[in-house]
Amino acid sequence: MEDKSSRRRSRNPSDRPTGRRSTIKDVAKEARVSAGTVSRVTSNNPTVQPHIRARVAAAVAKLGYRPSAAAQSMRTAATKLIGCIVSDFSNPLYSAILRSAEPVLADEGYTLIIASSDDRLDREIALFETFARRRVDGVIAVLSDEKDPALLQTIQSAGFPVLLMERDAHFHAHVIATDHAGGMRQAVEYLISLGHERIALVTGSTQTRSGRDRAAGYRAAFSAAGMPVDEALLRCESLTTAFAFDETQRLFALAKPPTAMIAGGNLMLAGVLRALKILGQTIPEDVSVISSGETELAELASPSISVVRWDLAAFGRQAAALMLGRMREPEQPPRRIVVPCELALRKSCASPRR
Amino acid sequence: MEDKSSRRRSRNPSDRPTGRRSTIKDVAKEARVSAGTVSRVTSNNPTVQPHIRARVAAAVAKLGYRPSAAAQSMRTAATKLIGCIVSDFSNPLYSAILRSAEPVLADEGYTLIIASSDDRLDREIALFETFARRRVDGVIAVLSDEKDPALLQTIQSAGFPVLLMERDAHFHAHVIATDHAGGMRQAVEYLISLGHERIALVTGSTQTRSGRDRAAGYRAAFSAAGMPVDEALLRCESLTTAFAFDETQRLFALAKPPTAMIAGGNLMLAGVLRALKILGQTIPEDVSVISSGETELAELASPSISVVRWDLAAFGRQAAALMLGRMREPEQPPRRIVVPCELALRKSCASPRR
DNA sequence: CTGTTAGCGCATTCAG
DNA sequence: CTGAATGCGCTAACAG
Repeated sequence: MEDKSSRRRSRNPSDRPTGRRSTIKDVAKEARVSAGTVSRVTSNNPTVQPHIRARVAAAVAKLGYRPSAAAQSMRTAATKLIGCIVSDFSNPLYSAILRSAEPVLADEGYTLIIASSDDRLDREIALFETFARRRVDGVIAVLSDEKDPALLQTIQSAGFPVLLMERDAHFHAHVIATDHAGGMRQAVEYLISLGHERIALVTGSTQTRSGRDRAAGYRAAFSAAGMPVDEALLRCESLTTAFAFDETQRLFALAKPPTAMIAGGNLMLAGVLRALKILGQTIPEDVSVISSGETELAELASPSISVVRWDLAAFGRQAAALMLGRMREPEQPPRRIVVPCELALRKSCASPRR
Repeated sequence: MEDKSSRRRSRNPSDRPTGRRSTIKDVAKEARVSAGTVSRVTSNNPTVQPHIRARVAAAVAKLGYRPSAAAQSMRTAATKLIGCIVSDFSNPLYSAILRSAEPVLADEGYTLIIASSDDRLDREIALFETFARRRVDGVIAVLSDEKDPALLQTIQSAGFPVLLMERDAHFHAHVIATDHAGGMRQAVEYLISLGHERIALVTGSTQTRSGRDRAAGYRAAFSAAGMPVDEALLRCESLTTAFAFDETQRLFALAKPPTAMIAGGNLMLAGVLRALKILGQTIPEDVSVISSGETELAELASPSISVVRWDLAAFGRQAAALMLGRMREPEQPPRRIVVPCELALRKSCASPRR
């Protein structure tokens, strides 16, 4: 025989009509107040009598009521969603930055939507479209192309504030970037001070700010030393491990190979080391190596690799702060933040052999 | 004198009343059809005359109309949002898995919300609450505690399908996990075959499936060899680099230190190597080392480190497929997928010294 | 095949 | 301080 009470409705906390979530009306009925009052309670509007508030809270708990974010955004025109676009979010550089941006944004009630573009323009455009449909409140992005018209047009028409990382903005947007020029210059000057003249740099395309800045820093160091740049040693095309691997091998096939190598991107050190291993080049006796971006590999390789590094956590936190500022005051003039670099010396550099 | 045409309304594509996004009604008016027809066009309903469809498409383009995802989910009760919870999104293990799950889900129109829990129960509960309010269609999670009642209660009441990674499910959920038991057993058997008896394992807590499985595999290998396990060499507490670093130092402070070490977690190898460096222990002469999880560090360290590895991309893809299956058929019985491991031998192991 | 109708769940007027 | 009424933008059901 069944328990009699089981026949009564609204007793068991989970007996709201199966499959149906409880709505603000259910709560209102349960608490014997109006929907408006429930809304005031859930949004912490202080103009509600304590005893009413308590009754509502009890009903909320009993029914397991959770306001629908969709319905809320519909009314308030804010989604509390931030879109993030990077080429590959499993790149430790980006995951670290977004990871430290996350809590800053979460504290203000924002949730992150994260997507990878594979550095493809069509994917980026599609992502901006998706984010536009989702009415995100803002987007943090690393663009593959700083001024493709179709992309720019999409961004403009999307209608939300954008924060660009490591890129120059060709439209109204805030920017946060690393001082790759300064970092690279330090690295090259150090190598020059050791006596190197043939210094190779493999890094990303100069179509993009980070590649451009690194190349500029490289040239600045040479020019300050009154030395000519051998263009054959500048390989600015891609930030991938594979590119670094290939180019390192090519560089050492040159009639006059480099005596020092700079990996201008966090993924590239692995490619350089792998190639050097195959080539039988010893660090630092045969070749000095500097990498851009701190990694466990750089720290724990033998010998440990000197790096140009910067504070990724601070980068992420500042990115978040910029985004918040921009969302609060959409009309504020574009801001540019540059995160400084330092050169951390380890065991991978020495004077070149005769 | 101004261009006369600028006075006409609805000419410039971006002249919809400033600040207001165009809605389905605007498009309907522009295309001289009803809102319903616009909806049919945007949702690719084939029952629309080609010429009408074209007119609507033109209006959509002209006004830059993008259907509001919020309004859509309000009607359809589907958000096409997948929530992801991991302890730390910047852990390469998780970012790699989610990264390969992403395109599979995106192909079906899903977008990922990614959040880190810092392995804190309260954060996990808060994230499930957030996801519930956002009405995500499903959640992929790595839980810090497999059976905390408050957490389980929250998950149950949240009302969306959950896919657990690397954990056992104490509720109705699909599970995907790595065969850490098998992998660890292979590793230990290999070390035993080299003559090792004192083999240390540092890994995560046995409160959690992955830690439990690794410990079980370790024991299984010893037991198969008819050898006793020295409990002092089993350190199952945390998956962090710091823990690995500390415990390695402690292990070598033992009266009878281990002759082989296994780092049971992808972050741990760095801690072990760092400690070994400080201790002046040489690999593999003084101590053999095996790590769980492929990393660049393992591959490029000197000597290169043997690892237990598995296919992270496949893991991610299968996770996505499981999630999709579960969302399509919410009532389907729980499924368990186990991803196999292999032992990749490199230069970090040798027979112990006398 | 297309227009009309009726909410989805909520926050915000406006009265009282 | 609280209740009732309204509409955010959209899709599905129903007529025509």
